[in-house]
Amino acid sequence: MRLTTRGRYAVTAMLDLALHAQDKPVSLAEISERQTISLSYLEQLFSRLRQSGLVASVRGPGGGYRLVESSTNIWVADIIDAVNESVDTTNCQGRGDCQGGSICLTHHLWDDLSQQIHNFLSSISLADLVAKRNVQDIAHRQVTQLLTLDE
Amino acid sequence: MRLTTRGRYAVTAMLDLALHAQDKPVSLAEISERQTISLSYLEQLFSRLRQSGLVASVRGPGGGYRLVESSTNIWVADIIDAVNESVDTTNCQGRGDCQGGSICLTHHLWDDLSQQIHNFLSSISLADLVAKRNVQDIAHRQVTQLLTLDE
DNA sequence: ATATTAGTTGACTAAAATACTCGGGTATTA
DNA sequence: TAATACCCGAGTATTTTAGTCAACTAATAT
Repeated sequence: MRLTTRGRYAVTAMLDLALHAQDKPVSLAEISERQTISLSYLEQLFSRLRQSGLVASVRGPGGGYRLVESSTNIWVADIIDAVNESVDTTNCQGRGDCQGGSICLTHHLWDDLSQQIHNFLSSISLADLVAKRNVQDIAHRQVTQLLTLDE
Repeated sequence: MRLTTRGRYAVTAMLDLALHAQDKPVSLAEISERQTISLSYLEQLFSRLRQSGLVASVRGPGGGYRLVESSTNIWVADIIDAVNESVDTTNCQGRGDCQGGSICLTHHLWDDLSQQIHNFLSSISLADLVAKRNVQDIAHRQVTQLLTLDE
């Protein structure tokens, strides 16, 4: 398993999108500024998110990205899958050929663990995260910080 | 979080030790053969396991390693900790300074996930794994395979 | 005593993955 | 037609992993 910056950034950016989704699309430049993630890196991530059908893009001035579905239907696990991070903890990608074609001594343990992690991340939607008080607080802080810097 | 070959090998090797622990210590050469893990790499792993107090060594001919405690008191999470793999999925090692000194938008999510994983791995002892039917089957296969090769 | 076994340690290295950057595109709108 | 913003592929520095190697020490059997 790897759960690294890539997956974390992807979820963070998608949550930012869900939080600031009004009538018009949200540009990567905005997300980059609010979440302090480099624009180039975001472009890379959103390329994958778009190919997975989680977001749609609008080009040209005033353009940006929007969620394809309601945030109640987007699960954290989907986002992590989309950016090619695996939640699988086996050494054999679940194939069961971890020890010279056969199964290794601890295969089932890692298989069970992978299942646990997947279940957990599949039980949380973007809407769930948006509804959390601490998330709202942090989002508020991020916006006011930027306003202060503008002055 | 990273759960890689290092942690998996460590748990596998410890399970092998628990399975073959009779009156005399188990040498790394035996574990290396049964689990197809390089001897040098095992030495590195057991150095950490010993420093963490999970195993004790017996030097000289007939020597090897033995578990310090009963396998009912050794948890998978302990083993992974011992070889310096972290089950923490936050970007900030739980410190909460993930976005320029403050907390990032998804910190609590990763914190919750880390807790889930830790709880799971802390609920499984080596003895639990030894008792599993599939583990016994695999261990049996590994031994008979080696006997066949000897002929 | 001495040879052998087996753990102990630290340095070193190849390969892979990550976390990016950069540069030039294309579509859309004002 | 200029500006905005997405699109995409190539490249790269850094880090981590996975593993090797060599020299050493302790214990035991002969």
